Amino acid sequence: MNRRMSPEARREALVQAAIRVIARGGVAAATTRAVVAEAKMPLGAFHYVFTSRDELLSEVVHTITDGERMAAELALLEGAGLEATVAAALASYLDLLIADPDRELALTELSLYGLRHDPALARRQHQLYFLEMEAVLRQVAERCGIRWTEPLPELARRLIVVTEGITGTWLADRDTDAARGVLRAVAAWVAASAERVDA
Amino acid sequence: MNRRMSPEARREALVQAAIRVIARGGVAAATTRAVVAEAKMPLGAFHYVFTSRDELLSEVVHTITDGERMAAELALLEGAGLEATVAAALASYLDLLIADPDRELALTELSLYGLRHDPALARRQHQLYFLEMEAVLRQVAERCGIRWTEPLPELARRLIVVTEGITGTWLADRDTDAARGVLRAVAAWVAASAERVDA
DNA sequence: GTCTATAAAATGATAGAC
DNA sequence: GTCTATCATTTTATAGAC
Repeated sequence: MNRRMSPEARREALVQAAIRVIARGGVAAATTRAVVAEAKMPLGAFHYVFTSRDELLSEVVHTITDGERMAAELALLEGAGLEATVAAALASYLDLLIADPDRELALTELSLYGLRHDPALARRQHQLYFLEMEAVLRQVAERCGIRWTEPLPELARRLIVVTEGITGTWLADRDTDAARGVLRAVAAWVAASAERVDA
Repeated sequence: MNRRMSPEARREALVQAAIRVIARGGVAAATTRAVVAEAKMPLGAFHYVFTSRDELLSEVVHTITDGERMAAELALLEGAGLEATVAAALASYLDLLIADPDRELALTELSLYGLRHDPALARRQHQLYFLEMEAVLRQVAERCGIRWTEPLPELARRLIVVTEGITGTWLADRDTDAARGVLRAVAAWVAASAERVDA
Protein backbone atom coordinates (compact mmCIF):
# COMPACT_ATOMS: atom_id res chain seq x y z
CA MET A 1 0.00 0.00 0.00
CA ASN A 2 1.26 3.35 -0.99
CA ARG A 3 0.91 5.85 1.83
CA ARG A 4 2.23 8.69 -0.21
CA MET A 5 -0.27 11.45 -0.80
CA SER A 6 0.10 14.67 -2.69
CA PRO A 7 0.26 17.72 -0.40
CA GLU A 8 -2.98 19.03 -1.87
CA ALA A 9 -4.80 15.76 -1.18
CA ARG A 10 -3.40 15.74 2.34
CA ARG A 11 -4.54 19.28 3.00
CA GLU A 12 -7.99 18.51 1.67
CA ALA A 13 -8.22 15.35 3.78
CA LEU A 14 -7.26 17.28 6.89
CA VAL A 15 -9.78 20.03 6.14
CA GLN A 16 -12.58 17.48 5.74
CA ALA A 17 -11.50 15.71 8.93
CA ALA A 18 -11.50 19.04 10.75
CA ILE A 19 -15.06 19.75 9.63
CA ARG A 20 -16.19 16.39 11.00
CA VAL A 21 -14.40 16.99 14.31
CA ILE A 22 -15.89 20.48 14.60
CA ALA A 23 -19.36 19.13 13.84
CA ARG A 24 -19.01 16.71 16.72
CA GLY A 25 -17.39 18.90 19.35
CA GLY A 26 -17.11 22.49 18.19
CA VAL A 27 -14.14 24.55 17.06
CA ALA A 28 -12.49 24.12 20.45
CA ALA A 29 -12.37 20.36 19.89
CA ALA A 30 -10.45 20.73 16.64
CA THR A 31 -6.97 20.29 18.12
CA THR A 32 -4.22 19.13 15.81
CA ARG A 33 -4.29 15.75 17.54
CA ALA A 34 -8.02 15.28 17.14
CA VAL A 35 -7.89 16.25 13.48
CA VAL A 36 -5.03 13.96 12.49
CA ALA A 37 -6.65 11.13 14.44
CA GLU A 38 -9.89 11.69 12.51
CA ALA A 39 -7.92 11.71 9.26
CA LYS A 40 -6.00 8.60 10.39
CA MET A 41 -2.67 10.32 10.00
CA PRO A 42 0.29 10.59 12.34
CA LEU A 43 0.70 13.87 14.17
CA GLY A 44 3.81 14.70 12.22
CA ALA A 45 1.89 14.77 8.95
CA PHE A 46 0.02 17.82 10.11
CA HIS A 47 2.89 20.26 10.06
CA TYR A 48 4.07 18.74 6.85
CA VAL A 49 1.27 20.50 4.98
CA PHE A 50 0.08 23.18 7.43
CA THR A 51 2.34 25.59 9.25
CA SER A 52 -0.09 26.07 12.13
CA ARG A 53 -3.48 25.19 13.51
CA ASP A 54 -4.71 28.66 12.58
CA GLU A 55 -3.79 28.05 8.96
CA LEU A 56 -5.89 24.90 8.95
CA LEU A 57 -8.87 26.70 10.47
CA SER A 58 -8.57 29.51 7.96
CA GLU A 59 -8.62 26.98 5.15
CA VAL A 60 -11.67 25.34 6.72
CA VAL A 61 -13.46 28.68 6.91
CA HIS A 62 -12.55 29.40 3.32
CA THR A 63 -13.77 26.01 2.14
CA ILE A 64 -17.11 25.82 3.88
CA THR A 65 -18.32 29.35 3.33
CA ASP A 66 -17.43 29.05 -0.31
CA GLY A 67 -20.96 28.58 -1.49
CA GLU A 68 -21.68 25.39 0.39
CA ARG A 69 -24.53 26.87 2.27
CA MET A 70 -26.68 28.00 -0.59
CA ALA A 71 -26.45 24.87 -2.70
CA ALA A 72 -29.80 23.57 -1.51
CA GLU A 73 -31.73 26.66 -2.45
CA LEU A 74 -31.09 25.85 -6.07
CA ALA A 75 -33.40 22.86 -5.83
CA LEU A 76 -36.26 24.51 -7.63
CA LEU A 77 -39.53 22.90 -8.62
CA GLU A 78 -40.51 22.52 -12.24
CA GLY A 79 -43.76 24.06 -13.38
CA ALA A 80 -45.00 25.17 -9.98
CA GLY A 81 -46.44 28.54 -9.03
CA LEU A 82 -44.30 31.31 -7.61
CA GLU A 83 -45.19 30.93 -3.95
CA ALA A 84 -44.85 27.14 -4.12
CA THR A 85 -41.49 27.45 -5.83
CA VAL A 86 -40.09 29.78 -3.18
CA ALA A 87 -41.54 27.61 -0.41
CA ALA A 88 -40.00 24.50 -1.95
CA ALA A 89 -36.59 26.13 -2.17
CA LEU A 90 -36.70 27.17 1.48
CA ALA A 91 -38.02 23.74 2.45
CA SER A 92 -35.15 22.01 0.71
CA TYR A 93 -32.74 24.11 2.73
CA LEU A 94 -34.59 23.21 5.92
CA ASP A 95 -34.42 19.52 5.01
CA LEU A 96 -30.67 19.83 4.64
CA LEU A 97 -30.49 21.49 8.04
CA ILE A 98 -32.58 18.78 9.69
CA ALA A 99 -30.59 16.03 8.01
CA ASP A 100 -27.33 17.22 9.53
CA PRO A 101 -27.80 19.72 12.37
CA ASP A 102 -24.29 19.21 13.74
CA ARG A 103 -22.85 20.19 10.44
CA GLU A 104 -24.89 23.38 10.31
CA LEU A 105 -23.95 24.14 13.90
CA ALA A 106 -20.34 23.75 12.86
CA LEU A 107 -20.86 26.08 9.89
CA THR A 108 -22.32 28.70 12.22
CA GLU A 109 -19.41 28.39 14.61
CA LEU A 110 -16.94 28.60 11.77
CA SER A 111 -18.69 31.65 10.42
CA LEU A 112 -18.23 33.34 13.80
CA TYR A 113 -14.63 32.19 13.93
CA GLY A 114 -14.04 33.73 10.52
CA LEU A 115 -15.75 36.93 11.57
CA ARG A 116 -13.33 37.30 14.46
CA HIS A 117 -10.21 36.03 12.79
CA ASP A 118 -10.49 37.69 9.40
CA PRO A 119 -13.48 40.06 9.13
CA ALA A 120 -12.51 41.19 5.64
CA LEU A 121 -12.60 37.66 4.26
CA ALA A 122 -15.86 36.93 6.06
CA ARG A 123 -17.36 40.01 4.49
CA ARG A 124 -16.28 39.07 1.00
CA GLN A 125 -17.74 35.61 1.34
CA HIS A 126 -20.93 37.03 2.75
CA GLN A 127 -21.13 39.16 -0.37
CA LEU A 128 -20.91 36.06 -2.57
CA TYR A 129 -23.78 34.62 -0.60
CA PHE A 130 -25.91 37.62 -1.57
CA LEU A 131 -25.02 37.35 -5.22
CA GLU A 132 -25.94 33.69 -5.20
CA MET A 133 -29.31 34.46 -3.67
CA GLU A 134 -29.96 37.11 -6.30
CA ALA A 135 -29.15 34.59 -8.99
CA VAL A 136 -31.65 32.19 -7.48
CA LEU A 137 -34.31 34.89 -7.47
CA ARG A 138 -33.65 35.70 -11.10
CA GLN A 139 -33.96 32.02 -11.94
CA VAL A 140 -37.23 31.77 -10.05
CA ALA A 141 -38.62 34.79 -11.89
CA GLU A 142 -37.72 33.29 -15.24
CA ARG A 143 -39.26 29.90 -14.52
CA CYS A 144 -42.44 31.29 -13.04
CA GLY A 145 -42.92 34.01 -15.62
CA ILE A 146 -42.96 36.87 -13.15
CA ARG A 147 -41.10 40.09 -12.56
CA TRP A 148 -39.98 41.22 -9.11
CA THR A 149 -41.56 44.50 -8.08
CA GLU A 150 -38.88 45.40 -5.56
CA PRO A 151 -35.12 45.73 -5.95
CA LEU A 152 -33.48 42.32 -6.17
CA PRO A 153 -30.83 43.11 -3.53
CA GLU A 154 -33.54 43.92 -1.02
CA LEU A 155 -35.43 40.72 -1.68
CA ALA A 156 -32.22 38.71 -1.55
CA ARG A 157 -31.35 40.26 1.79
CA ARG A 158 -34.74 39.46 3.25
CA LEU A 159 -34.37 35.84 2.25
CA ILE A 160 -30.88 35.60 3.67
CA VAL A 161 -32.01 37.20 6.91
CA VAL A 162 -34.88 34.74 7.16
CA THR A 163 -32.69 31.77 6.27
CA GLU A 164 -30.16 32.66 8.94
CA GLY A 165 -32.91 33.25 11.44
CA ILE A 166 -34.67 29.97 10.74
CA THR A 167 -31.37 28.17 11.06
CA GLY A 168 -30.51 29.71 14.41
CA THR A 169 -33.99 29.28 15.81
CA TRP A 170 -34.36 25.69 14.70
CA LEU A 171 -30.92 24.77 16.02
CA ALA A 172 -32.01 26.10 19.40
CA ASP A 173 -35.46 24.56 19.72
CA ARG A 174 -35.60 21.87 17.00
CA ASP A 175 -39.23 22.72 16.38
CA THR A 176 -39.60 21.57 12.79
CA ASP A 177 -43.32 22.26 12.45
CA ALA A 178 -42.87 25.82 13.63
CA ALA A 179 -39.97 26.29 11.22
CA ARG A 180 -42.14 25.07 8.34
CA GLY A 181 -44.82 27.52 9.41
CA VAL A 182 -42.43 30.46 9.25
CA LEU A 183 -41.16 29.21 5.94
CA ARG A 184 -44.63 29.16 4.38
CA ALA A 185 -45.40 32.64 5.67
CA VAL A 186 -42.13 33.92 4.25
CA ALA A 187 -42.85 32.36 0.87
CA ALA A 188 -46.17 34.18 0.72
CA TRP A 189 -44.50 37.40 1.80
CA VAL A 190 -41.83 37.21 -0.89
CA ALA A 191 -44.30 36.11 -3.55
CA ALA A 192 -46.27 39.28 -2.89
CA SER A 193 -43.40 41.28 -4.39
CA ALA A 194 -43.95 40.01 -7.92
CA GLU A 195 -46.23 40.63 -10.87
CA ARG A 196 -47.06 38.52 -13.92
CA VAL A 197 -45.17 39.10 -17.11
CA ASP A 198 -47.42 38.90 -20.15
CA ALA A 199 -45.33 37.38 -22.91
CA MET B 1 -8.83 49.65 51.78
CA ASN B 2 -10.81 46.58 52.47
CA ARG B 3 -10.18 43.93 49.86
CA ARG B 4 -12.69 41.56 51.27
CA MET B 5 -15.61 40.82 48.98
CA SER B 6 -18.60 38.62 49.51
CA PRO B 7 -18.47 35.43 47.44
CA GLU B 8 -21.57 36.51 45.54
CA ALA B 9 -20.04 39.85 44.62
CA ARG B 10 -16.87 38.09 43.54
CA ARG B 11 -18.74 35.66 41.35
CA GLU B 12 -20.69 38.47 39.74
CA ALA B 13 -17.53 40.50 39.14
CA LEU B 14 -15.89 37.51 37.46
CA VAL B 15 -18.94 36.87 35.29
CA GLN B 16 -18.98 40.48 34.12
CA ALA B 17 -15.23 40.37 33.49
CA ALA B 18 -15.68 37.15 31.49
CA ILE B 19 -18.32 38.80 29.31
CA ARG B 20 -15.93 41.65 28.52
CA VAL B 21 -13.11 39.26 27.71
CA ILE B 22 -15.37 37.16 25.48
CA ALA B 23 -16.61 40.28 23.70
CA ARG B 24 -13.01 41.16 22.85
CA GLY B 25 -11.61 37.79 21.91
CA GLY B 26 -14.29 35.12 21.86
CA VAL B 27 -15.04 32.26 24.23
CA ALA B 28 -11.65 30.71 23.53
CA ALA B 29 -9.98 33.81 24.97
CA ALA B 30 -11.80 33.48 28.27
CA THR B 31 -9.05 31.61 30.11
CA THR B 32 -9.04 31.76 33.88
CA ARG B 33 -5.97 33.97 33.72
CA ALA B 34 -7.50 36.40 31.25
CA VAL B 35 -10.70 36.67 33.28
CA VAL B 36 -9.05 37.31 36.65
CA ALA B 37 -6.74 39.84 35.01
CA GLU B 38 -9.78 41.67 33.59
CA ALA B 39 -11.40 41.57 37.02
CA LYS B 40 -8.14 42.72 38.60
CA MET B 41 -8.01 39.74 40.93
CA PRO B 42 -5.22 37.31 41.69
CA LEU B 43 -5.47 33.92 40.00
CA GLY B 44 -6.11 32.22 43.29
CA ALA B 45 -9.33 34.13 43.79
CA PHE B 46 -10.88 32.31 40.86
CA HIS B 47 -11.08 28.89 42.41
CA TYR B 48 -12.12 30.46 45.63
CA VAL B 49 -15.62 31.06 44.18
CA PHE B 50 -15.73 28.80 41.11
CA THR B 51 -14.78 25.16 41.10
CA SER B 52 -13.88 25.18 37.41
CA ARG B 53 -13.75 27.24 34.26
CA ASP B 54 -16.79 25.40 32.94
CA GLU B 55 -18.78 26.48 35.97
CA LEU B 56 -17.93 30.10 35.22
CA LEU B 57 -18.96 29.76 31.58
CA SER B 58 -22.22 28.10 32.55
CA GLU B 59 -22.96 30.98 34.86
CA VAL B 60 -22.14 33.42 32.09
CA VAL B 61 -24.49 31.64 29.69
CA HIS B 62 -27.19 31.63 32.32
CA THR B 63 -26.75 35.32 33.03
CA ILE B 64 -26.68 36.69 29.52
CA THR B 65 -29.46 34.66 27.97
CA ASP B 66 -31.66 35.50 30.90
CA GLY B 67 -33.71 38.06 29.06
CA GLU B 68 -30.92 40.46 28.31
CA ARG B 69 -31.42 40.21 24.61
CA MET B 70 -35.00 41.27 24.40
CA ALA B 71 -34.80 44.25 26.70
CA ALA B 72 -34.59 46.71 23.84
CA GLU B 73 -37.74 45.55 22.13
CA LEU B 74 -39.71 46.89 25.04
CA ALA B 75 -38.86 50.41 23.97
CA LEU B 76 -42.25 51.12 22.45
CA LEU B 77 -43.43 54.41 21.05
CA GLU B 78 -46.33 56.25 22.60
CA GLY B 79 -49.31 57.05 20.43
CA ALA B 80 -47.85 55.86 17.15
CA GLY B 81 -49.49 53.65 14.55
CA LEU B 82 -49.04 49.89 14.52
CA GLU B 83 -46.46 49.65 11.78
CA ALA B 84 -44.45 52.54 13.20
CA THR B 85 -44.55 50.99 16.66
CA VAL B 86 -43.23 47.65 15.44
CA ALA B 87 -40.61 49.37 13.31
CA ALA B 88 -39.49 51.48 16.28
CA ALA B 89 -39.15 48.42 18.49
CA LEU B 90 -37.02 46.63 15.91
CA ALA B 91 -35.00 49.78 15.30
CA SER B 92 -34.23 50.14 18.99
CA TYR B 93 -32.88 46.62 18.97
CA LEU B 94 -30.76 47.41 15.93
CA ASP B 95 -29.41 50.52 17.66
CA LEU B 96 -28.34 48.39 20.59
CA LEU B 97 -26.61 46.00 18.22
CA ILE B 98 -24.79 48.81 16.43
CA ALA B 99 -23.76 50.42 19.69
CA ASP B 100 -21.96 47.30 20.89
CA PRO B 101 -21.36 44.75 18.13
CA ASP B 102 -18.67 42.90 20.05
CA ARG B 103 -21.07 42.30 22.86
CA GLU B 104 -23.70 40.88 20.52
CA LEU B 105 -21.05 38.74 18.84
CA ALA B 106 -20.19 37.43 22.29
CA LEU B 107 -23.84 36.69 23.02
CA THR B 108 -24.09 34.73 19.80
CA GLU B 109 -20.99 32.75 20.63
CA LEU B 110 -22.22 32.08 24.13
CA SER B 111 -25.54 30.94 22.77
CA LEU B 112 -23.74 28.39 20.61
CA TYR B 113 -21.57 27.38 23.55
CA GLY B 114 -24.70 26.78 25.60
CA LEU B 115 -26.28 24.83 22.77
CA ARG B 116 -23.35 22.46 22.75
CA HIS B 117 -22.65 22.28 26.44
CA ASP B 118 -26.19 22.06 27.81
CA PRO B 119 -28.84 21.83 25.06
CA ALA B 120 -31.67 21.40 27.55
CA LEU B 121 -30.85 24.66 29.32
CA ALA B 122 -30.41 26.46 26.01
CA ARG B 123 -33.81 25.24 24.94
CA ARG B 124 -35.51 26.41 28.12
CA GLN B 125 -33.98 29.85 27.79
CA HIS B 126 -34.96 30.01 24.16
CA GLN B 127 -38.50 29.31 25.28
CA LEU B 128 -38.42 32.28 27.64
CA TYR B 129 -37.33 34.41 24.73
CA PHE B 130 -40.50 33.41 22.88
CA LEU B 131 -42.74 34.18 25.81
CA GLU B 132 -41.14 37.58 26.15
CA MET B 133 -41.77 38.34 22.48
CA GLU B 134 -45.39 37.30 22.84
CA ALA B 135 -45.75 39.65 25.77
CA VAL B 136 -44.35 42.48 23.67
CA LEU B 137 -46.83 41.70 20.89
CA ARG B 138 -49.72 41.75 23.37
CA GLN B 139 -48.52 45.09 24.67
CA VAL B 140 -48.30 46.48 21.15
CA ALA B 141 -51.82 45.32 20.38
CA GLU B 142 -53.16 46.98 23.48
CA ARG B 143 -51.45 50.30 22.84
CA CYS B 144 -52.35 50.46 19.18
CA GLY B 145 -55.92 49.27 19.60
CA ILE B 146 -55.60 46.30 17.28
CA ARG B 147 -56.12 42.57 17.41
CA TRP B 148 -53.69 40.09 15.86
CA THR B 149 -55.30 38.01 13.13
CA GLU B 150 -52.82 35.17 13.37
CA PRO B 151 -51.77 33.02 16.33
CA LEU B 152 -49.48 34.95 18.65
CA PRO B 153 -46.87 32.16 18.82
CA GLU B 154 -46.48 32.24 15.06
CA LEU B 155 -46.07 36.00 14.95
CA ALA B 156 -43.61 35.86 17.82
CA ARG B 157 -41.57 33.22 16.03
CA ARG B 158 -41.45 35.25 12.85
CA LEU B 159 -40.12 38.23 14.75
CA ILE B 160 -37.52 36.16 16.57
CA VAL B 161 -36.41 34.58 13.32
CA VAL B 162 -36.06 37.99 11.73
CA THR B 163 -34.29 39.46 14.74
CA GLU B 164 -31.74 36.65 14.77
CA GLY B 165 -31.30 36.93 11.03
CA ILE B 166 -30.80 40.68 11.08
CA THR B 167 -28.27 40.28 13.86
CA GLY B 168 -26.26 37.63 12.03
CA THR B 169 -26.36 39.43 8.72
CA TRP B 170 -25.44 42.82 10.13
CA LEU B 171 -22.59 41.35 12.16
CA ALA B 172 -21.21 39.90 8.94
CA ASP B 173 -21.53 42.87 6.60
CA ARG B 174 -22.18 45.87 8.90
CA ASP B 175 -24.55 47.31 6.32
CA THR B 176 -26.77 49.44 8.52
CA ASP B 177 -28.88 50.96 5.75
CA ALA B 178 -29.71 47.54 4.38
CA ALA B 179 -30.60 46.31 7.86
CA ARG B 180 -32.97 49.23 8.32
CA GLY B 181 -34.56 48.42 4.99
CA VAL B 182 -35.26 44.83 6.03
CA LEU B 183 -36.56 46.11 9.32
CA ARG B 184 -39.10 48.42 7.69
CA ALA B 185 -40.28 45.69 5.36
CA VAL B 186 -40.71 43.32 8.29
CA ALA B 187 -42.70 45.91 10.23
CA ALA B 188 -45.11 46.26 7.31
CA TRP B 189 -45.35 42.48 7.00
CA VAL B 190 -46.17 41.98 10.66
CA ALA B 191 -48.57 44.92 10.74
CA ALA B 192 -50.56 43.23 7.98
CA SER B 193 -51.57 40.54 10.47
CA ALA B 194 -53.75 42.83 12.52
CA GLU B 195 -57.21 44.37 12.43
CA ARG B 196 -58.69 47.34 14.22
CA VAL B 197 -60.61 46.77 17.39
CA ASP B 198 -63.69 48.98 17.59
CA ALA B 199 -64.06 49.84 21.25
C1' DG C 1 9.10 11.46 2.67
C1' DT C 2 7.26 9.54 6.79
C1' DC C 3 6.53 9.19 11.56
C1' DT C 4 8.06 8.73 16.55
C1' DA C 5 9.78 11.10 20.34
C1' DT C 6 10.39 15.35 22.51
C1' DA C 7 10.68 20.22 23.29
C1' DA C 8 8.29 24.57 24.48
C1' DA C 9 4.39 27.06 25.85
C1' DA C 10 -0.10 27.70 27.81
C1' DT C 11 -3.64 26.48 30.90
C1' DG C 12 -6.57 24.58 34.78
C1' DA C 13 -6.15 23.66 39.28
C1' DT C 14 -3.96 23.46 44.05
C1' DA C 15 -0.80 23.71 48.02
C1' DG C 16 0.96 26.35 51.40
C1' DA C 17 2.97 30.86 53.11
C1' DC C 18 1.19 34.97 55.23
C1' DG D 1 -9.35 34.76 54.00
C1' DT D 2 -5.98 36.09 50.62
C1' DC D 3 -2.64 35.38 47.19
C1' DT D 4 1.98 33.67 45.46
C1' DA D 5 4.35 29.87 43.76
C1' DT D 6 4.00 25.45 41.78
C1' DC D 7 2.17 21.11 39.80
C1' DA D 8 0.03 18.34 36.26
C1' DT D 9 -1.98 18.25 31.95
C1' DT D 10 -2.80 19.50 27.41
C1' DT D 11 -1.49 21.42 23.23
C1' DT D 12 1.28 23.30 19.34
C1' DA D 13 5.28 22.72 17.04
C1' DT D 14 9.77 20.57 15.85
C1' DA D 15 13.85 17.60 15.74
C1' DG D 16 15.76 13.57 14.31
C1' DA D 17 15.53 8.42 13.47
C1' DC D 18 14.24 5.45 9.69
